[in-house]
Amino acid sequence: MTASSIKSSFSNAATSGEATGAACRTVFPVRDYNLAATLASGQTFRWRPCEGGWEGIVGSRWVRLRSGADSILAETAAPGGDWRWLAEYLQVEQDLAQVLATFPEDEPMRAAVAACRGLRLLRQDPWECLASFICSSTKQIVQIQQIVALLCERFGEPVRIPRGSGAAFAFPSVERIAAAGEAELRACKMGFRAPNLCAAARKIADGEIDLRRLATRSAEAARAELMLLPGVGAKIADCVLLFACGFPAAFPVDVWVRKALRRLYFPRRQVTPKRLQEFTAAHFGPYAGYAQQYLFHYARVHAKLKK
DNA sequence: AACCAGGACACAA
DNA sequence: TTGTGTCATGGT
Repeated sequence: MTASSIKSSFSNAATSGEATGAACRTVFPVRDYNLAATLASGQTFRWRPCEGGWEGIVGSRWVRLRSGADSILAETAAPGGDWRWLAEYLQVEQDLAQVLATFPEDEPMRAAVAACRGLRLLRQDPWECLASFICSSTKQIVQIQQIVALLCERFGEPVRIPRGSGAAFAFPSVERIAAAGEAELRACKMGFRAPNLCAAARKIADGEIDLRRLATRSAEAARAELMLLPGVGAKIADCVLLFACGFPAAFPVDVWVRKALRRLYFPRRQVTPKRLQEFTAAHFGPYAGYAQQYLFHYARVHAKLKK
């Protein structure tokens, strides 16, 4: 499907949602899209399950998503006919089969893909992604979700919600976080990560780094620039490149992916970090980041890999 | 009750 | 280059 057909087919689809109170809804035709796995796979932290679907905030909009047969049903609280922002966020135009075809043909990769059909990568807002992952270090996903929720409740602007829903807030702006004190941030249970988030927000607010420009640069340059921010090392920089800046070859290696790589590709062999880095850079191809997400999921759901 | 979590960093060897 | 301690907090 082309970008222009997306625009036209989704821009006229708005109807009223009497039953749910949602003001606006549409349908995205998609194939091989595992919504639950995608929204709960640790790349984003603001979605929570509701009856038969998921509720979350994208930018400054409340959204409810539901899986249909070869489709995703979407509802928002605010009227408006243009759905490109959500099509972009969900990456509904991404042909997953084309991505999977670039993966190496080895047994570990086959097993990881088979374990989670339809797992996708989203295209997130760079600041929300960066800030969330600054808070993520040595935290479990449920804790990251709680930290991000507290940040939004305390510093985010309220967003329009459908009747019957609880209050919802946008992710706080760079300026609002930059203005917050370290103590206020610590109160969101982020511990030693608070000064990093605070200082990173100030650098961005001061214009030292332009997050929106990262996508226009080379992956190497964007990565180096991200790593100038306090609390941002190779792993978190790669997360932002992959989840927000559109660099599908970025390959964040966290404890789970490291376990999976060692266990699946280097059984009973000592592998130095450098060697592992060289392997991932050479082995997984132009969509290595997608491969990484499958390995991450695979490692987390298969107890044999947990060790 | 220990152990660990989508790490980064300074520092030693 | 690779290893180690430290940082806060809470889940399992």
